Amino acid sequence: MARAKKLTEKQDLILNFIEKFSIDNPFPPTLKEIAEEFKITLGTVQDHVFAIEKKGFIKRYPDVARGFKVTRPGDNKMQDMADMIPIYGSVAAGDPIFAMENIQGYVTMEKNRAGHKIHFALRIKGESMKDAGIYDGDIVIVRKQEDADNGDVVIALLDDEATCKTLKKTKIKAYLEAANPRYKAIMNRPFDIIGKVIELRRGFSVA
Amino acid sequence: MARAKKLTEKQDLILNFIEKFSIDNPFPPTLKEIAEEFKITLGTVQDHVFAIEKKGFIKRYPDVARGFKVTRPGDNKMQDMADMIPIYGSVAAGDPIFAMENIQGYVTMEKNRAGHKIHFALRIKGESMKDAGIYDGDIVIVRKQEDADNGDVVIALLDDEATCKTLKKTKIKAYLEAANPRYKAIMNRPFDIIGKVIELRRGFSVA
DNA sequence: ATTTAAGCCATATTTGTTTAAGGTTAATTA
DNA sequence: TAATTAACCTTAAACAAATATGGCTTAAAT
Repeated sequence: MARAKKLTEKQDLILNFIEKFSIDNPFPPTLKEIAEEFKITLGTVQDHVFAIEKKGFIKRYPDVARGFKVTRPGDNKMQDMADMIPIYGSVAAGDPIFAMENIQGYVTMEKNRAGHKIHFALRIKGESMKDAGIYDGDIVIVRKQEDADNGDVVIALLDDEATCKTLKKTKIKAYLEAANPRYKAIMNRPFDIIGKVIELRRGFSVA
Repeated sequence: MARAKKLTEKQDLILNFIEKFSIDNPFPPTLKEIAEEFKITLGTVQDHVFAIEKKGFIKRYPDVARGFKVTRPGDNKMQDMADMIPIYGSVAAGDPIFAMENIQGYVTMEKNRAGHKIHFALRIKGESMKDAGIYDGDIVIVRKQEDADNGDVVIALLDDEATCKTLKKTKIKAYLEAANPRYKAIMNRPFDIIGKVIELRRGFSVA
């Protein structure tokens, strides 16, 4: 993720190690553990760590064992980074979407991509978004919101049925468009937007 | 069935402190910090921590500073269900795929979809799998394995370059096929399979 | 009545970990 | 050319933290 080019190659390697170590273990590494990993001496690690800190990629706690804090995404606490969000099934007209009996499972997602409980997942049914690379059975992760921009892929409520479409906005009106020539755009029916698709997930059969 | 023994009130307080400290800081507390919090001595903390460990609520790393891991049985279900796996970038020929400097970030995935550290993610480059709904920039989650079945989407090493293709197997030979008519199948070059694609993820731009 | 466990204390020792202070070399930049 | 910077080194010292013993009190359990 194009970490600002400020770090040298070696510094970047070391930062990555600190990060990965902190994910694999419940605590950050010691300077010595870093030295061992890269087969360099303690003094050299001091130099690197100091440089990385000066450039703002980690925070150091003086005189504290394992006193690191990585200050960029991919941080320390896996727990703090992951959320479980419910997968809802496609709903038949009239049925409430967010009913608990409609929950098919859960998926994890990175926290902080937004605040709190504003995401859900929906299993796609049908081929209407095929040309946008969204297939039957795929799961989309949705951020709840009541409006969206022209061109956004949204989940809309149409006659009480949740459907995935592309939102089109002209100066005159807003309408929904399928990404499949076999479906025609929905021009003259009222609809409510319930969220914007921010991610697509597709499982492949696991042998 | 050795049901986890219950903690005493004091032990629970201490466990809670360790947990909270680990959330508020990028590392767990030291025994001394616990002692200070509860205004008790180091020796007493040793006793408590030993008891809590014996009852299975934390794991201790001997001779390791801040060497705690909270493993509350029962609680914390959500956290225990998620794993962070690294995203590797597409690699140029010759470069090692699993090098740390090639890590672009991390994604969460449900734990236990398999054992341990056998998954990684790869950012797809190119259009060769477009007809299978896998686009440039997509992320695939890969389970490491050295063979796969006919029809599986796999990551293969071709001339030291990681590539995403469909594996085809006939009675006579195995070969790789792109899902895009503009690419032709790779019939007569040796390749190694490094994993099978089990999930696809695509991010949509977030306003 | 004896044992056991929880909670507490104190002191000393060992090991882990960070910090300090000096240096070398090669490559880059002013 | 002189000055800087990255990357490496060694050694010593200071501090942080875990471990090892041993002992004390009270309440509950055998």
